[in-house]
Amino acid sequence: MSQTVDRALSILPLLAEGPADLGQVADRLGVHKSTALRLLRTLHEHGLVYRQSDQRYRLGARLFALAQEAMENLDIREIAHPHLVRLNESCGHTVHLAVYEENEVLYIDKVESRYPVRMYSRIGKPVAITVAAVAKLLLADLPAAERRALAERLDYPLYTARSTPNSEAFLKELTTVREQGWATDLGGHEESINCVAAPVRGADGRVVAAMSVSAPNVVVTAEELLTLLPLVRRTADAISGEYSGRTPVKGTSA
Amino acid sequence: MSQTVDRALSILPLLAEGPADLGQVADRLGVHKSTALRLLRTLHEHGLVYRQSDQRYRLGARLFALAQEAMENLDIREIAHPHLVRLNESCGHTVHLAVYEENEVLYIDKVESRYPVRMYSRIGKPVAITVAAVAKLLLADLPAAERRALAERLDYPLYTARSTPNSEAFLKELTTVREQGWATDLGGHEESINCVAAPVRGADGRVVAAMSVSAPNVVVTAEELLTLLPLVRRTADAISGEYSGRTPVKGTSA
DNA sequence: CCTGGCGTTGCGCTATGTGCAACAGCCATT
DNA sequence: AATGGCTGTTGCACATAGCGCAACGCCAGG
Repeated sequence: MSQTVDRALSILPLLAEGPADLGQVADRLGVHKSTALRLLRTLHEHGLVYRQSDQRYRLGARLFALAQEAMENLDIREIAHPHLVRLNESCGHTVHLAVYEENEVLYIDKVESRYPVRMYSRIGKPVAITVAAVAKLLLADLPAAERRALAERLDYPLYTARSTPNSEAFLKELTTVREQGWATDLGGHEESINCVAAPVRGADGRVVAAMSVSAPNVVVTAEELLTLLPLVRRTADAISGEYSGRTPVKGTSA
Repeated sequence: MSQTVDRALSILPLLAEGPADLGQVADRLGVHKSTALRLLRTLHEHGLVYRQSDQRYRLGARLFALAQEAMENLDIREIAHPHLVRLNESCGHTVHLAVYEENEVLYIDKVESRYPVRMYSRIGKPVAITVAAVAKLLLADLPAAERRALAERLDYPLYTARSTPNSEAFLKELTTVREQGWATDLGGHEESINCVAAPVRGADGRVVAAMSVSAPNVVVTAEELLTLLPLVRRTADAISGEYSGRTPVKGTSA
């Protein structure tokens, strides 16, 4: 829509692949060097791009700060966090919270066993969307048409023998998940890791997030992990309740 | 330099504070709604901005992906990682790698004790620049003028009684650190946490990164931690050597 | 000393982004 | 139901703001 901005923003993914000098950027954008220079300068002023000692450009630190801030301010995350911690305390395993956005599923919170410090692993890195339990829940709630379209569009990497092999299997799994209201990933991503997940719903009943408990089967078997399902669902429901606005959700005063 | 891009990018920090609707964005940018709309649309197309169900705009998932990718591609990080892991294996404590960039210090890698999985904690969140051992090393290497200017500009929050209280103390500490070639943080950030850090240098001798080992003093006393200093320095030197280009650093073929 | 490759600057042209004003949906009020 | 106010959205005419060009400065290699 806006040519200049469009060009400028196209530089970011380009630099994400690795550092590049002015000429390379100009070439790949298909614009004159002087134009690329002005765009890069503007990006630089905003800290999104950094000029390293060899004069080449890299993505800048501000990008991390922005991503971090954005993450902190997600309302679901804020509401869910204490619940995740509590769940972690009572079962000891790793707890994840994830959302769906624009064809991608990403973790927005994680509480690791034994470590009270919250830490963000793999944030932004596309989650294994075809196998992760949380992804199944999030996608299962999409309108049928969109779900179909997305399923067709996806790749189905075979992480393990139990990975979802193709779109038919995936759509079928999504239907099951949709009906039962919870999901699992039993060794579909990493051979030895199992997960159980439950959805967090907004006031309108739509799934806004999904949470899961993961554990390696050297610690607990898949059957034992499934024992936790009621607890996971109760936690998810508690978050849903709070998110829907029953409880006094802080002062939203300006 | 480029007005349009400048305006568009100004939207990002604005949204980082929290979701906003079109009117708010337009107001805070000081432009017409239609202009703001076009900018937001362009940002949206690039996935940097997301439109949530209530029509308000938020920062988008692509931002996280970019930050993540950028992180992965840092050459120092790539080179250093195996060294960090080895150090972690031999001492068992948390190991950090950090860089300085444009008035900020940020962690770019971390290996946590007992967990082989690498995870990025606090990435992008400004490190406690006035007390962290790695920050001292990175700032100590700046040209004197820049160091002075930066020190004056900083805030000196008193995290603990041992935090650096003001710019004079900080500059003095930096001088010491500069001379001795290593740094510590003994409870300056969190009462019970100590760190020892050593610099990673490029071919020209300038400090390009800094690494540290941290441990709570319930596990090891500060004195015991200092015992590790030679090991930390040796590791940092090994990384420096590799980074300066002595060893065959993979194929950089396109 | 010259040549080639880089980043940088100034400039004139017109494509590009701008603000306006009118439109369209959506809710709450009456 | 109809009204008014609030959003977000569209089309258009104007001139500003961004564009490519060409010339310059700089450094490294021959």
